[in-house]
Amino acid sequence: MMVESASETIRTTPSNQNGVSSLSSQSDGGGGREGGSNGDTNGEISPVDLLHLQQQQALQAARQFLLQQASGLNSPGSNEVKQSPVQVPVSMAMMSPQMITPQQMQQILSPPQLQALLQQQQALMLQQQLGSKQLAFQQQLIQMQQLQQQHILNLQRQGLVPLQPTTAMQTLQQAMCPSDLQQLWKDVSGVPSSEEALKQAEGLDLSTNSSNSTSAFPKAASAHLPLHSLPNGQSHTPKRDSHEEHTGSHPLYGHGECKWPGCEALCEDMGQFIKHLNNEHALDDRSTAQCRVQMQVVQQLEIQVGQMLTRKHLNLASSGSLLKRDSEAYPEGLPHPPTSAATPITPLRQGPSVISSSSLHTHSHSHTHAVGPIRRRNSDKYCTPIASELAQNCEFYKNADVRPPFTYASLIRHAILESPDRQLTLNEIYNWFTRKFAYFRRNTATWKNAVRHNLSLHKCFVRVENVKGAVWTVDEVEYQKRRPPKMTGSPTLVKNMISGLGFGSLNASYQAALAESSLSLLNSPPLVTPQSAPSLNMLHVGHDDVSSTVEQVNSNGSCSPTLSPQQYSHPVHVKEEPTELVEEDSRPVSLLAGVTHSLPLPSDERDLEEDLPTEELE
DNA sequence: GAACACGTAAACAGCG
DNA sequence: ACGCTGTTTACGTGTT
Repeated sequence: MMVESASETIRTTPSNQNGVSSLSSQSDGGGGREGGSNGDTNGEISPVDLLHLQQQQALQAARQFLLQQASGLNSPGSNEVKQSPVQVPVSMAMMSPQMITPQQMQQILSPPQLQALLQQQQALMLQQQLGSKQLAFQQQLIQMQQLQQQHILNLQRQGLVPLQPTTAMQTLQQAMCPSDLQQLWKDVSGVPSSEEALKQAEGLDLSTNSSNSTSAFPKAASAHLPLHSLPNGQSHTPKRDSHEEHTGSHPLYGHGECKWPGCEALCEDMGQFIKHLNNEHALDDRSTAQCRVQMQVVQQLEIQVGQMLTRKHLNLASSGSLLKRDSEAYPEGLPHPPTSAATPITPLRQGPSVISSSSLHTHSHSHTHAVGPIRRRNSDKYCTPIASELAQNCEFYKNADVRPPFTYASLIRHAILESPDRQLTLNEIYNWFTRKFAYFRRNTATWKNAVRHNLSLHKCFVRVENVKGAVWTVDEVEYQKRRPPKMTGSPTLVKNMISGLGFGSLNASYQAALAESSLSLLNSPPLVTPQSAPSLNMLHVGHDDVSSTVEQVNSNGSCSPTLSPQQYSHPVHVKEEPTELVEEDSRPVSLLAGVTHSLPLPSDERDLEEDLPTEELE
């Protein structure tokens, strides 16, 4: 209070070591202790194998396509789902981290991204050890699906794609210009294009530059494939008459050079271009195959989207058996929110782990002053599947010096709820933090202070006098209450993550990791309610946030006895809060998350814990 | 721009 | 005196 002016000076004084270093420790901390070294070292062996895998996958894709084409069953335009026995290896998102150091990675990437990368690498390690590609491939497939979701979501939010989940890729094709499609392929697959893959597969000697796909789709595509839009947005039905080619404008010709992906041949005029086109880019088998591979990829993406949605549906159905969430939360006709492998459904208020744009900012380039690492608000708001997240990435956080994407409050809450008695002393909370997170093994003064601060500040943490001292418990009602009642899916977050932040400049692998992280946005609360915008099916991705918490609680609470609030009986005095009686709504549930619970919870207890009904009745 | 949430820093008090 | 615990205030930043 007396430090209003002093506070500024204090921040700059050397005495404020914690304050300053805590910020700088985001970068320099890695210099001190290499918390994430175990995961990072994995990256050293992965690049070559990844490339091999990628090449093999590309080869496989091309061969598969050619086989299908030879068998005559391929009709590129048909959008009917082909049940290919082999998944097209579109998941090539794992480009090698290459020369990036762990520290750099941490600065570039947010923890979930790093986590994604490390997971990928670990999965590949395991795969190598097992001598089987199956595992990694499946994981990549999942990640692929996640990336698809993210892209679709992104497009939807930009209004590019109507929302028909079962034909997501179909609409994608219709809505996107070829260059967008190719860019999508790049982004999604992590490889420059299927053309590149094909080059690798066939040993073609095309130019390696495929990055400038301004109007990248070959004419053969428009001739053979039902891609109607052109880069400039105009409708372009597959007419391939020479007339068009001589009119002076050609989708593949601009600024005096051929815009065939990877070509860039200089052509002084249209005639020369046409000549070049006929010579170099004739509609031969090769170019056709390229395009069809593209299409095949797109179709497979569609298939995967469908499978993913189906799987999601099943997951929801199974989890709904416990939580009775399925039918209520997802009206018929509405697709269920896709699930990422890393973010299983945690029904109540729990979104997936989302990287926060702010975190990315902070880690990447925001070295603003003493305001610490990041605000984890987003993660807290939308992606607090702490239980599942931690359960799945326990080892990661334990070993990697990466800040968990959760707020202190949610971490504390989780620590408390995870404890046998749902109560912890302050020191036990400390220990939980250090035990679970390598990140919290340093700068102890800072985060411990934050923990204490949070405990005191938030009403959801209830101090209970014990015989042995004081313990902290969680008032679940308050915890739910403290969320603002109305939250949306943070479209700005999506925008920031996808379009901004130098996203395009990132290596494909980082993009993949980023996308994987951001993909969890699909599990974030809907931008609009299904009622108000039923067309935004794909965007309805879960009533996971506070706004829906109450409703879900209402529908769930009475039907899931095992999830009812724990009976709390503790004869102790709580943190004094004069006005609390009024706010507690006179219901004796202020300590509902208290110490004693007699019901042994299932193994996935923590997932359920996250969903403790709060008996809010409005 | 205001309100809010969050993270961080810091002062302070009580206690062992 | 010291450290721990707990409370409180202040401030910067990001989000809504």
